[in-house]
Amino acid sequence: MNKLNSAAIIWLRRDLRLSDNAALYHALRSGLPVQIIFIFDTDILNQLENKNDRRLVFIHRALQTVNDQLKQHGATLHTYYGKPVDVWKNVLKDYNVEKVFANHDYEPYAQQRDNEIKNLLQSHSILFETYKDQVVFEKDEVCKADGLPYTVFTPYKNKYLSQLNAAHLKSYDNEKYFSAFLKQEAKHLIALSEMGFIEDNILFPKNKVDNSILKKYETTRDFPAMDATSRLSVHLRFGTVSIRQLMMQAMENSAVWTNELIWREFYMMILYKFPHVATGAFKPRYNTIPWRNNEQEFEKWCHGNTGYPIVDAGMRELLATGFMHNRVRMIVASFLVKHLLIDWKWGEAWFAKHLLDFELSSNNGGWQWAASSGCDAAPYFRIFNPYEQTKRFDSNLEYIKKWVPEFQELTYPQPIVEHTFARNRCLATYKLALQEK
DNA sequence: TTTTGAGTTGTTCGA
DNA sequence: GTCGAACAACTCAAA
Repeated sequence: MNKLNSAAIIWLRRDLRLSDNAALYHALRSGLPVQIIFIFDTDILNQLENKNDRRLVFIHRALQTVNDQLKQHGATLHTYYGKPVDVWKNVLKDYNVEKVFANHDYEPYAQQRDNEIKNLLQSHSILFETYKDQVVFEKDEVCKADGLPYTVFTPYKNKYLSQLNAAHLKSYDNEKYFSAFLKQEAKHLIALSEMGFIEDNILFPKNKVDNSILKKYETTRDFPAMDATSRLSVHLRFGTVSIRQLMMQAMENSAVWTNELIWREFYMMILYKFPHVATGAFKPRYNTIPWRNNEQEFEKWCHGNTGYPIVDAGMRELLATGFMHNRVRMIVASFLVKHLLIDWKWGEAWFAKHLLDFELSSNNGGWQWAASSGCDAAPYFRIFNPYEQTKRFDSNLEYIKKWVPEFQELTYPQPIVEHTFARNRCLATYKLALQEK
């Protein structure tokens, strides 16, 4: 071990890349030899029910890529397995740590974890420095004139764009400083099997989107059978792409896609400023809706057996691939909440478990939007008609045929509930519940 | 303080 | 087939 040399440690979490990485840039310029570490966090892994976890496979592949790049510079990635606070005690034994660098991580669990590590490092007189990297503007950087947070998207977006300039999107030119990596023999990257998981042969989307897709994005993005969306959500989730570079590309090619990137930061800000959204409605009045919460119906929704082909197609796509087209996410969410009157939190949890690109803030924001309980949400009487949506966005049934090939056969189930009946039941239920206060 | 304009993604009904 | 209104008022943001 290089016990004698003091080192700067950079701890990767949701920023699994070497290029244009803020914390890495500052570490490399610190004058200390830089060692990159990653922790397979058992607090998270132990909660995973499925031994074939797509997100873990994605992370593992991203780390392999990082490690391969490091090897070209005579360096190596050091992976650990355990509870972060225990792991860090080992890191301090393995290296003569002088400073620790990481990028800001905003979710409630991450905040708590980082505070714990910060205290541990502080007790050893080690500085823990963190940087903005995951977003263009953080939770406190886009506010109303009175300093309070926005709760409506459009004025937030206007303010966001009005204060955005080239400096915010400048890349960190890390490559110039790669000679600062601590030279070390290649270390063994912990295999998935060593942690009790399986490496499945999954094909992930690439971490780039063509300008040609963005140019047509506004007119084609809503058609789930088309290859017309960026497919970058999983890369944004794990930081295998730089938000600064994406925002630059977005602004040059599509105002609508730019908005999507801003929605991401809007919902991150909302989760941070209004943490109660994680456990209940943004608008507390909506906590009084008497959900039917029929478990058999929920089960049918989960596995794509509702008898509504567009809903079933989406749910099956999710189970088969860990992804669902955005338009279809809205349709299945509206259906669960409004047609079946099942608590949006059940749907949120199902998505959280299965979406490769799962992001607490966006997932929660999307579900609350569908349930009409969120900030700036759809009005409650706005109820998607699955047949109408199919006519508009999958008129030749291409998407449906792909995921529900048997939909025109006798084996395909009857609709779980009749549309007009469900619509009226929803309107009446919401109306009554919201009147009561 | 009051006023004004506006608010991601829809559906249905009746003229 | 097309179009506007109703759905139901409400809250936010800014002048």
